[in-house]
Order: sequence, then C-alpha cells, then structure tokens
Amino acid sequence: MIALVDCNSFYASCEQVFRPDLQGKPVVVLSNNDGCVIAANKEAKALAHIPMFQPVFKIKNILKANNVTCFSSNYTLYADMSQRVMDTLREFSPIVEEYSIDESFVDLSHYNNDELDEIAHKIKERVHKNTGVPVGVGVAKTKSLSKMANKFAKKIPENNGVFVVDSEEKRQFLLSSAKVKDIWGVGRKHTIRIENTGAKTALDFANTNLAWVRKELTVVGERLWRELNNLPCLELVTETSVKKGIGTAKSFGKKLADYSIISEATSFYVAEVADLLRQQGSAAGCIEVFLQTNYFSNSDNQYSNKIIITLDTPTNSTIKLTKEALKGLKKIYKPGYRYKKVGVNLFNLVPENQVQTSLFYEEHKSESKELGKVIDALNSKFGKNKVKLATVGNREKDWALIKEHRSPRFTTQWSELLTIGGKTSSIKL
DNA sequence: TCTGGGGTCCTAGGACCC
DNA sequence: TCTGGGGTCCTAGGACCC
Repeated sequence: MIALVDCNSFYASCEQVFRPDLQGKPVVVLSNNDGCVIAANKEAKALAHIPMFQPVFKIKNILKANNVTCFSSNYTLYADMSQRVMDTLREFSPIVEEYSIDESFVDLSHYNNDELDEIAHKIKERVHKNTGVPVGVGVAKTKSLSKMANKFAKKIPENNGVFVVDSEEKRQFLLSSAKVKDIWGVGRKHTIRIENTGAKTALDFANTNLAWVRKELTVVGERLWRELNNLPCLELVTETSVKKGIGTAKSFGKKLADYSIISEATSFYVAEVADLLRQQGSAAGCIEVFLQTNYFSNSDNQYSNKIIITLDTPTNSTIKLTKEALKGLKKIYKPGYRYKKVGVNLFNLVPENQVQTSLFYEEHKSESKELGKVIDALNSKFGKNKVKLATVGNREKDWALIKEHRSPRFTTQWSELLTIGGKTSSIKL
C-alpha cells in the first residue's frame, strides 16, 4: 500500500509557522514579481473570489476588504521546510518518493492492512508536531488511487485529513464521489473527451471500455485506468533523476529596453543554470536564449525571438556559457521594444566525465575550468553570487524580481532568525 | 501601472538511411 | 504507364503536473 502525503496550502502554512499571530486568519502567497496568487490557506479560500493564478491587481480590493495578509514567495524557506517534512516521512518508511516540494508518496507495504489507518494518522500528527505544517494522508494500493484518496481526505471534514482505501467498497465510494475532472492526470481536454462518452464520475471512467481509453488517451490514459482499477502501473521513483534540461526564465521587475541591462540579467541567469548544471555533474551541448515583450499588453509593440546555439564541445563552465549566451542575445535583440522577460535553457546534457572533445578542442585542462572551480569554492564559502562575472554587472535592482513582502529566511540564514517582537515583512494591502 | 515558473511524457511527422 | 519498405532519429507540439 502507498500513502500520498500532501501539505495543506504549503507555502501559506510555512509562513504561518513563523507567524502564529496569523492562525485562523486569511493568508496568501504571491508569485514572482508579486504578480499572482499561488497559494491561499483555507481561511483565504473560504472568502472565495480568490481563484489561484489570478493577477493580484484584479483582486486587490477583495484582499484589502478581507484583511488578507500577503507574502512574496520565499522559496529558500519553503525548500528547507519541505526537507524537514520529508525527513519526518522517512521515519515511517525507507521508500519515499519526493513527488514535489509539498507532497510525497510513501511505501507502506511493510505494515499490515489493519494498521494502516493508525499509521496514516500518526504520519499526520508527527509531521505537524515536527514542522508545524498540516498535512493530509491518502492510502491505497496504487499511486493514482492514493492521490485521489488524499484529495477526498481533505474534502470531507469527517475524514479528519486521512482516508484509507482498504476495501473494494471504499474504492467504489471514493471513485463515485469524484468527478471526471478531478481524476489525477485528466486535464481540461481529456475531461471533455471522457465526458462525451457519458461518463460523469471517476468510477464511470474506471468502468469504461479499455480499448477506447487506449485509443483516445494513449498509454498514459491506459495506465491511469488500470491504476484506478487497483492494478499498480506506476512505480515509486526514489532516485532523483538527472535532469534532461535545465532552464530559467523570469519576468523583469519592470519593462526594459536597454540592451546592456538585459545582458546583465541574462548573464545572471546563465550563472544560475550553470551552477545547477555542475551540481548534477552534467555538461550542456546546447544553450538557448529567448527574449520577449509583455504579451498581455495591448499598447506595447510585440516581439519575441529565441536562438539555439550548439556548442563545439559540451561544457558547464559559466564563463563559456555566458560568452555563447551573450553572442546569441545580441543576435535576437532588437532595439525599440520594451522587454518583459529573458530566459536561458540548457539542453543536450551529458555527464561531464563523458564529454566528447571535438577535433579542435585544445583546452582540456583549461584555465577557465580551474578558475570556475575557484569561483565555486569561494561562493560556497562566502555565499551565493559573492564572486561573479563582470558581465552580470551591479544593476540587479534595475531588473530583478519584485519581492516586496518576502518573509525572512528563518531557517537558513543566521542573520534572519526569528526574533521575538521582530519586524514583519508581510503587508496588508 | 500591475498578469509565474519549472517540469515530464507521449505522439505524429519529417528527414534520412539502407 | 509502372516508382518499395522498413527502420531510426529528431523535433514540434499537445497534454498534463506541481
């Protein structure tokens, strides 16, 4: 049996752990640039009219009228809290799949079926005790069912955040109480196709003809259908897999026309992705740079372009990648536009120790490689970005994300530890 | 004035090879 | 007039997830 443990409105819960004064009050967390609502606690959800991904400026009045506390997203804090949750889950099982920052599949096959209900409640209580974060627990024979059990656990108050599918009756009950669109892995398009067959509930879908499912929804649909019928098709993935591509793309804090500032932002993002690349021990064979204006705007002239540069030899050197990226940026940049976003993607990744050197590659043990190592060492000792390339410049404030209401990084920075009677960084709009 | 970011998996179709 | 068939690799795009 498999448990799916999912943190309740995770980002908002993390903020509340350090702000006990906000217990029972509405809290939301905003996306980069404080653009959209990306998490809302149950008090905020209860207000309704706060749909996820709504731009903040459209619902500012509602937030204000209801005294909703808003936070900029603080990923450093959330990532650290997430690890604490995961560590607690490992006390219950050696096999844990970290599915996302706020949810995990936990293998419970070493427990007897009649213990599962008790174990599920224990998981919930211990995570809350250790981290302050509330979670829901769904238990079933397959990942897809445990995912749905988890949703159901949270939806019905009497479940108290836990639902265990340990009988055929409960499986049918669970599936018949979920609509087609609530099935994990069924999105907008698939919902339409499935509902066109007359199916209304997840149980209807599980009872439809498999050949139809295979034909219309491909193998992905077939696996899902089997999983809902208690036949496990999806294994728990415990090894963190090596990424196939690494990228970053962020909107600027304001629109930018000036090439030199955009190139500084680009350099900054290259350094960021190159760092991730080295951390996983890969080298990139290709680098893509793209640039775009604000496509929401009706008044601005629109332009977007991208360029993909194939490198002679795969590399993970920030210096080389920056050089290539800026060459590319120069080619696609056109003056006269107000740009909103720049992005960098690395792909064709290979293990760094298996790099095929090209015929003309002469710098096997180049100076830039040694230099890169020294820079990494300095940055890991003195803090991120303390040493950087001059191309990054020092005008970060001119392009960086807006995070007006970020809470302190309570758990990862000594200088930002929780203080009693300390200042707060959230705001009432 | 103000609209997120980072992923995975699968399929169809084109290019190319023998 | 008649013009094969099978295979691989790559890419773009669709669909979905958090």
